[in-house]
Amino acid sequence: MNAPKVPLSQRAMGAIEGVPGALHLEWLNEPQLEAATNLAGPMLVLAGAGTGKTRALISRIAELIHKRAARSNEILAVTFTNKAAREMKDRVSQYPVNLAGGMPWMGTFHSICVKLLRRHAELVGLKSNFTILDTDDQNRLLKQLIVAANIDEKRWPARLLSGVIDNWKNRAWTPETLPSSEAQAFNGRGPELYAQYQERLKTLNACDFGDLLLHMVTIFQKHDDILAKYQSWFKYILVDEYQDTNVAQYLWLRLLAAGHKNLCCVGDDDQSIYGWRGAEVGNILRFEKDFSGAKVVRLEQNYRSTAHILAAASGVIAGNSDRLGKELWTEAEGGEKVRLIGHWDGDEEARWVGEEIEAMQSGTRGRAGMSLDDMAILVRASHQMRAFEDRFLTIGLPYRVIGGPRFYERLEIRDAMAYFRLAVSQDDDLAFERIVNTPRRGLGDKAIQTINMLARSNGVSMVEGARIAIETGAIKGKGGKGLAELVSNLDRWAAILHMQSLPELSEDAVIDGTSDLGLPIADLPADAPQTHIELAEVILDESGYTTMWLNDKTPEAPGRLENLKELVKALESFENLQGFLEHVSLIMDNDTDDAEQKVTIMTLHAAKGLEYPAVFLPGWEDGLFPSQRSMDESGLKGLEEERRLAYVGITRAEEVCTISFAANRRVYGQWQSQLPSRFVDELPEAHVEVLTAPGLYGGGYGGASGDYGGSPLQDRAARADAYNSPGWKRMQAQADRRSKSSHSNAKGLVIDATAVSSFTQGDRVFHTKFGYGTVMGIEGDKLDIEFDKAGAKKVVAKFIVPAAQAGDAPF
DNA sequence: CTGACCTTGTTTTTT
DNA sequence: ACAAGGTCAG
Repeated sequence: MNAPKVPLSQRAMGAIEGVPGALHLEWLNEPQLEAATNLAGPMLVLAGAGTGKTRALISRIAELIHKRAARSNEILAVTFTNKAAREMKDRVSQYPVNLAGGMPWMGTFHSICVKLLRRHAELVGLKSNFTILDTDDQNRLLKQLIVAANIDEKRWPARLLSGVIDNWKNRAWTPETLPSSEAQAFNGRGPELYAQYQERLKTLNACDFGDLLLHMVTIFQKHDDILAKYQSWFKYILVDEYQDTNVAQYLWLRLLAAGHKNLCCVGDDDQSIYGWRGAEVGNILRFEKDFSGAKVVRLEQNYRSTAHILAAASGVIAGNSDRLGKELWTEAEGGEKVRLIGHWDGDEEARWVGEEIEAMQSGTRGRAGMSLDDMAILVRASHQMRAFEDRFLTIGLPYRVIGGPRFYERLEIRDAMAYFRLAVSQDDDLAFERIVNTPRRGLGDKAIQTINMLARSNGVSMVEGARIAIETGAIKGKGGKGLAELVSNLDRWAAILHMQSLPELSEDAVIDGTSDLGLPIADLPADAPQTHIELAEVILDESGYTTMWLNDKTPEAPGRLENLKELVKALESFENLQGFLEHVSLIMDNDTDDAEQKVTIMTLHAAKGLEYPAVFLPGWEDGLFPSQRSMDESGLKGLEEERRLAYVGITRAEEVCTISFAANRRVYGQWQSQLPSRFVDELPEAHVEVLTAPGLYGGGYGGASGDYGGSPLQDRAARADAYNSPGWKRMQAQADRRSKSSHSNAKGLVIDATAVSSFTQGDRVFHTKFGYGTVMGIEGDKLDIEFDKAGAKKVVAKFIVPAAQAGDAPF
């Protein structure tokens, strides 16, 4: 096979990158050109994976500026991720167009809405310095409301309610406009709690993610003058990843574009993978109806992948109904088929991938060596990453995880941020509750309740409530002392912050002994921190927070201190604390562009929009991918979204795409036998090559599994390539039957009567990996078995044979 | 009020 | 398997 020496994408289009010149419109293909140059009126660009939609989009922006259709800052370009926005900004500023009119508005829906909402916050009962809550704050707030409403929080957890409310907000339903069909939500208490929640947010001067859009839609709907202003300001609107818009975003766009209708939406219905988050593929399907006379352009020439990869992806996605229908094609020839390999278990899969990556890196097998940066492992669920991380750590293979536990979601970072938030605004009750007893100040539930009561009955914030508690002696002793110290610290930090932000007022303030916020500054030290960075250090120091971790003996303490240092360092790129806090609430990604070459591990969702020469797609097993939960919750619709996810995964690959699955995997700490994903069956055979992992199954490894209790021979048999094994076709036939019948079965669980009926509780059985055992229980098509050596496992019945057949000695 | 122990749910996916 | 939350003794 002739692996191309230059990645396909570069062969076909890369020249553009290097050559400065005019607008490069001549480098666009016919439909791309159409998308970039038909400037007026509504346009829908249906762009398949790897067809150069970003190029078309950027060229369109350049063309708008070049043709003086609008000043550059009258163009609005909306993306879904910060990464996409950043990339767009970079590429636009590299284009040789006159940006004297200012940068176009480019950002995510959310970041653009924050900008707008800060200007008009009072119209929805907020101050312009409102804070943005993250999901954790949101849940804690909801929990308080649930408990206050006398609802059993165990049965009706805050997470559930937050999901319900998010959904409503995605549909642009306010408590006032909530349709009666929703009355029964959350045990009938949803609507009332939603209203309470929104009220509470107002008093906290805060909003959640959904509010950013919802409030702007509300403002646009209720204030014609404001809407008109923005309608005439934003002369051209472009939207990337349009298939991911939810109803609120759709309304927002429709309102803004209602006047001139210069709305260009780029999307791919086959890559809609955020339905669970409220995205409506319907938005893309109804575009032509809503904007009559819309031009529709299809980008179908793929510049990214080999023909085999493209064909495999097309074969899989063909299983979906309700597609707008595109036929991707490529001029590329040759290339490797999609590679498929079965493994015994997840650990072995990780081991094989590790070795394969090393092999690709050193460039054996007639293929040129590849950089680790050119390889990615794309998983369905983040817990799959662990096996790879473990394995790569042991063999010393450098990797980076994208979208793992996010930096700003870490405990210590959130604590530190809570302190910063309180320095900025003492009204932030959620932040106060978070740190009031961190580090320990002897303030438990009871003290917090007292403070809360005092705050409520006086209609003030909790910090004020704490003040009252100290003055009235409601909280005394150790806790009282700690609380008094905290409050005076908060005051001092606020005063310092205030002096930093308003230096011109500080003289007056010094004269009458208070800042104009009425905060005492008399005891400010002469060497008060001059910058927000110093202030941040002082806060972490004086609060005792740093000390707390210094004294902590747990193994993760040093790492946490590191993270705190990193947090302070991150402040350097911001002018002040406020700006930083806003950044953090919106930019939740932690891209680390380090120089070292590394393999990338990430979820399929995170991979959308990216491409790699070599892509590994592990864990293609029914229940894991497609995810059982997705199918249970959304049935066929869920399955189709999973299939789109598979399509996204395959189309990330430029040259080599390797799909794998394992027969056994640990789920919730228990071994479970797995069946290959139904998507494996959907791969067109002509474009798939089945691998057998030479050198791994052969000599040398037989002993590694000796402790499973199976004979070496049986072990070898189990390790033989599952795809070519005699049982494969039969297994596939069974899997097919399962998947077909499970569509009508809400649980997706089908009882394989023949398999199960042959066992009853107490039977002695044999399994190739776990050896002999006794059946303890039967659940659907799975058996609970207590294995003699391997302990309790859940195993699909078809992998079990009666012990007598395997030659088990009777007891 | 704190810390040790036990129970429980968790593994989709993210602005 | 593991983390987060709850329970209970000091």
